[in-house]
Amino acid sequence: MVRKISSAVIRRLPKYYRYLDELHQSGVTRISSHLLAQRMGFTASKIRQDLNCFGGFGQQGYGYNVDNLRAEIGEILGLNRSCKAILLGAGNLGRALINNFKFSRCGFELIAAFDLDPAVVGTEINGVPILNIDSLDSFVEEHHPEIAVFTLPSEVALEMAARLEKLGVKGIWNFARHEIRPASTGINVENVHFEDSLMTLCYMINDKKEK
Amino acid sequence: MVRKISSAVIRRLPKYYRYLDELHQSGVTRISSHLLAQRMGFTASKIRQDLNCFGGFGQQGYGYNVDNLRAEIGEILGLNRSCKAILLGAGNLGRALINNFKFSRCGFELIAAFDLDPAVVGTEINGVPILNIDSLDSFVEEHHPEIAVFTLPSEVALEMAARLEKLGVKGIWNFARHEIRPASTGINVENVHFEDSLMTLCYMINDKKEK
DNA sequence: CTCCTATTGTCAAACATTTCACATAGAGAA
DNA sequence: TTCTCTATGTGAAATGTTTGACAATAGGAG
Repeated sequence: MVRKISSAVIRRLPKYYRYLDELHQSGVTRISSHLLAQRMGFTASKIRQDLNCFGGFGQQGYGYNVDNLRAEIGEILGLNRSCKAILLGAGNLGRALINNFKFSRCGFELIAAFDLDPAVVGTEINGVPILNIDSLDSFVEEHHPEIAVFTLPSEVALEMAARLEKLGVKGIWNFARHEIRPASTGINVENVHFEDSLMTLCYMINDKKEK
Repeated sequence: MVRKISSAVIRRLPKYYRYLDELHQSGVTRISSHLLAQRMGFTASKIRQDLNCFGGFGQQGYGYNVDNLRAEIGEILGLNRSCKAILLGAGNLGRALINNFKFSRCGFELIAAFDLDPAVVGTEINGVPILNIDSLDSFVEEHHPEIAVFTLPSEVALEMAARLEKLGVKGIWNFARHEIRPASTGINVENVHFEDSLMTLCYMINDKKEK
């Protein structure tokens, strides 16, 4: 019987990983739920509850072994599998990701980007070849990337998602303005909404002002 | 008696705004909670419950007036106040935001960016002047921007947040790897975590694969 | 080896969010 | 105007998440 892990817990795993990694970097080898809670701004109880979804990683009277816990969470997230990723839309944001974002830290390897601007097609950015969007289908059929990063214009995002789903792509990391909702359960979508995020901040500062 | 609005509701407001804007663009003037729910992938009940936190915007037997509801939500979010924003760190991501992101849509106006690279300081990107980080304090004291966008190296994010808080900045839109937790209740932070988001997607595709 | 202390794993209570169900108000047709 | 039907607003139930409390277990001191 595999108990379903709640999405609230899943969304916290990367944070745990990040903080544990940081502790690891600074040479800390053990940590109690209480201390970790203090650092992360959670309650100790929540942390213990979360970690227990996956098994008893801790030891009573001792706490958690930082390296071990970090490795376990990395394993749960699947960060060590180095899945292939492609990127669609080598505009400003796309190029920023190609140049700076550490895909490998998140379990991916960026193998190619696609665009239709002749000025960039055929070039390479940070070791990643920029290919013509026309060659997308054949490329995907040959290399079977697991996910696609959408840094393309909103208007084409939906049809592109459908196209990639047919080609067997498993996930979309979507930066386009309009969110993509998976048509079937076959594809996973993670939307990153800059506007939503900034609007929320707008609400927060205006809300405070009124008081 | 002002009832506290739950943060789950607040986080959905930008989505409502986005969908209503879209409906508005396509000339739709009225919408029922049921139809909107279908579009957004929510339940009709949730939508009615959410909107009712702020007052009865709908009419029985008719539904909601698209323009009116959009305006009301915009008002609640504070999108029409055009608060001033500055950006710290004109690297790849910073420049991508300066060039492409529609701050005005989210209720802000980007008035300046700061960096320490002499190659960009003194130039202008998309009409936004890039200033030397040394002039930050005096600039903030003179122009009183409401928020700062953090597209700077993680290492300096925390100290910079403290510095800006002292200067009276009300909010931080943080893209740095390490999240910023507000030291006091005086400043609001909205963290955008690319890595967390992609790791979550990593989990999702690996999770599906096992079945 | 024994005791004391720290800290987990876990159950239950508190709290938050979502869904359901339906009375009721208004729109629109005749 | 009157009737019917649609769709809201809302209280209550169901579900999901977080917190609190504590028994039990292992570490480490003496």
